[in-house]
Amino acid sequence: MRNDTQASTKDQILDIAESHFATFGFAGTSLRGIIKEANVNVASVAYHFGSKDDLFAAVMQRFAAPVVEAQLNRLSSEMSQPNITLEKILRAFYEPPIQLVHSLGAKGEKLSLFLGRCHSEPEPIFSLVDSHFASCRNRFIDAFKALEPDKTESVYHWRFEFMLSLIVNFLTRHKNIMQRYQTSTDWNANDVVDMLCQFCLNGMSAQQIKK
Amino acid sequence: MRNDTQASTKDQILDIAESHFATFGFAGTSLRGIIKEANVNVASVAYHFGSKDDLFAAVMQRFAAPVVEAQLNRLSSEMSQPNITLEKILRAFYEPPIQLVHSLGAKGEKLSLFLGRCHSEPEPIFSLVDSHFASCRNRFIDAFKALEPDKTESVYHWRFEFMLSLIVNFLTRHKNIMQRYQTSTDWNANDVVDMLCQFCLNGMSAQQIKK
DNA sequence: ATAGAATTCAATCATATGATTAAATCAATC
DNA sequence: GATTGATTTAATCATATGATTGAATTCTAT
Repeated sequence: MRNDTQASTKDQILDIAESHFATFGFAGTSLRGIIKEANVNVASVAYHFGSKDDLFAAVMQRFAAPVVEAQLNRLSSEMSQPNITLEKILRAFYEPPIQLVHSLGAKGEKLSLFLGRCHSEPEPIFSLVDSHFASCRNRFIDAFKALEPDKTESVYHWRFEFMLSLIVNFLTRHKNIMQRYQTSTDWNANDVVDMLCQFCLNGMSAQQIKK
Repeated sequence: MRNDTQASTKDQILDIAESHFATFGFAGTSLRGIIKEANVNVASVAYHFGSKDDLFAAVMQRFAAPVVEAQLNRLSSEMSQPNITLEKILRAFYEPPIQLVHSLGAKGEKLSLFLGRCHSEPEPIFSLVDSHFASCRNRFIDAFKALEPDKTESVYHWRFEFMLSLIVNFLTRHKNIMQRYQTSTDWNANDVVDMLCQFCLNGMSAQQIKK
């Protein structure tokens, strides 16, 4: 341990790596860039994590995993209630990541970018990301199916994709977007969740009408 | 000119470059990889385009520009009609890229990936991409405003972002998604436009209710 | 205090990368 | 068929990259 106010080498690397992956993408991030900003030695990365791929996986595991877990817990508790609705499913999906990101302040903005951008990484990173979110996808698709069983399979899948794309877009771009129509980039977590839920809920009701 | 059946060096580079940028992203694409698959010399890239950045810009210009132009033409002709509706604006946005991509077959799938992925490129590519789509964004935001003038500025901006995120998600991921619920990855352009329009139209009506 | 484990360090490897140069080849024109 | 301009080629530069090594240092338990 270096000293009390400084994070451990491992955490320091994770923090900066997350920031760089979020800002530059996986391919655009170099270990050199990370270790320079983190003030650690290149070999520390290999020692603590292994390869660059392993480092990315560690960053994923550190933050994405808890988010998915929170979403699934919320979904489970909602589904065990008798009066389940589409809106409750949507809130179970949107609230955990939005509230976590918002609660972390400046650090959360980096996490936000990372969470958003990891969904559009090229292979082989995409498969890694997908493996982290596959259980989440499957469970939410099952929830859509359980709530309204008489639709074609494709409807459930596209519901999930549309729901996902809205939050990915928000996480990746909200800062840019808000700068276009107001000076501040502050936002309220509840308002954002409401906005996403309302849009998605009504969008899904369109599918109910059509087929 | 090499021979009659083979594309010119310049077009050959553009084709393969588009494919590689689509598959690996900008940072993940190497000029070596492109020129190897295109069977041309490295210096040809510099000769015809300049730098790697310039090559990306040329690929953007070649396909993104016509799509934006088609969207804006559609929007203009719709806006000049007396009975303009939200749905007509949405169709003006969705139909040109979807129909173009679909009409090109296997080549269109590459274009689809490229069009989708370029929207989530890190800087400095993002700024280049944004400059190509800025006019499109502004004009569609203006259309939303003209149709329903009494909303807060943020509503129009988020409408555009949600509209955009749905098609970006479709372009980037439709192949993966469809493989999950059916064996074929064929799709019908009209059905997709309908799906996107219906979801988006109803989603936007939610904003009308709230504010 | 010290032995042993854990961690950090400087140095180096092999390769990949974007870019550039000057010579060679091709195509059109006279 | 020689001239001229456009295009392609092989070779090379300077640098960046992910990874690894073995020695030095720090930490921990005794």
